[in-house]
Amino acid sequence: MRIGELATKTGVSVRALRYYEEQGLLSAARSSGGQRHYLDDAVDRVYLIQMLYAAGLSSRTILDLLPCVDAKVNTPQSRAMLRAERDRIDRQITQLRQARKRLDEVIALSESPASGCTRTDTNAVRQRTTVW
Amino acid sequence: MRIGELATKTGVSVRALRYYEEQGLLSAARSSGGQRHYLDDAVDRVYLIQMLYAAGLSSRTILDLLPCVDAKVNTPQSRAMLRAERDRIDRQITQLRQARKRLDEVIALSESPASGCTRTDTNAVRQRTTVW
DNA sequence: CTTGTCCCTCACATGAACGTCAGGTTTTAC
DNA sequence: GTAAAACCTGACGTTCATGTGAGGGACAAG
Repeated sequence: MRIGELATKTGVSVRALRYYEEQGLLSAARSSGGQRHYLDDAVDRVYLIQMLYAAGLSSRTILDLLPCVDAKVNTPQSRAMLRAERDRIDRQITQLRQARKRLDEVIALSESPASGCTRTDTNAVRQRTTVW
Repeated sequence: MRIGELATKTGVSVRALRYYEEQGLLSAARSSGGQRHYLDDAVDRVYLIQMLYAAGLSSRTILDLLPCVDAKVNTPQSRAMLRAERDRIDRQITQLRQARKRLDEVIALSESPASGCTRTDTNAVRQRTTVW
């Protein structure tokens, strides 16, 4: 599989895939002409990388974690790192939950009949069209 | 309260506070000499801003949300935006949970006795000191 | 053998939320 | 009234994961 196909399959840009390789996160064989060729499992690897990026990990951290995921490294240090990242994600979830709660409160207030939403609606929409 | 005190109280840098003002998120009165003066409730406002930043919202989005939080704007559009952001946070939490689950699996594997962790430990630590 | 499509390597650009330094003013404390 | 501390406005620097050409090979189809 060449880079364009991998990009299509994963929904990740070609540029991003090259960047992953540059960061040491994704390896590829090269054809005689220098073009990258990937195995089928590269798709899953890309998904994993994306998942970890989405979890707020940096390239560097992912680079450190991947050997553990591949079960190639298993030391007290690596296990501590895994737990540290997991705890970071935990804290991030807690923060997100707080923010969601805050938004829910605002939503509840804005949707309660007492906030006079209907009257506010029609007026505000007419008067502030450009804002929204 | 001047900017330095607000920075100390909130743990946010002076530069960040000026940035918030530049983005329209935080307002301040000015002394005759041009220095910013904040009311006590600015502390809570800064905490709120930080919370929303932590939830992954951009300055622009926060700028749009704040009037709703302050209950100054309440239109169908604004309520839709609130719900949209809430749902975005929801999806982000889901993603984070997936990533955490994945890490937990790796952790479980690396800590299971079957992975031969003790032998791997001592060897790996001695052989790969520079890596870690 | 050519054409079109895909791919290559630089290498500079981008956006967000600040950090940091310069050069100058204001406020506070003695 | 003077010096230190805090503050002001630019304005350029930083980090990260890409976007975006430029200029030039690689490869399948006809």
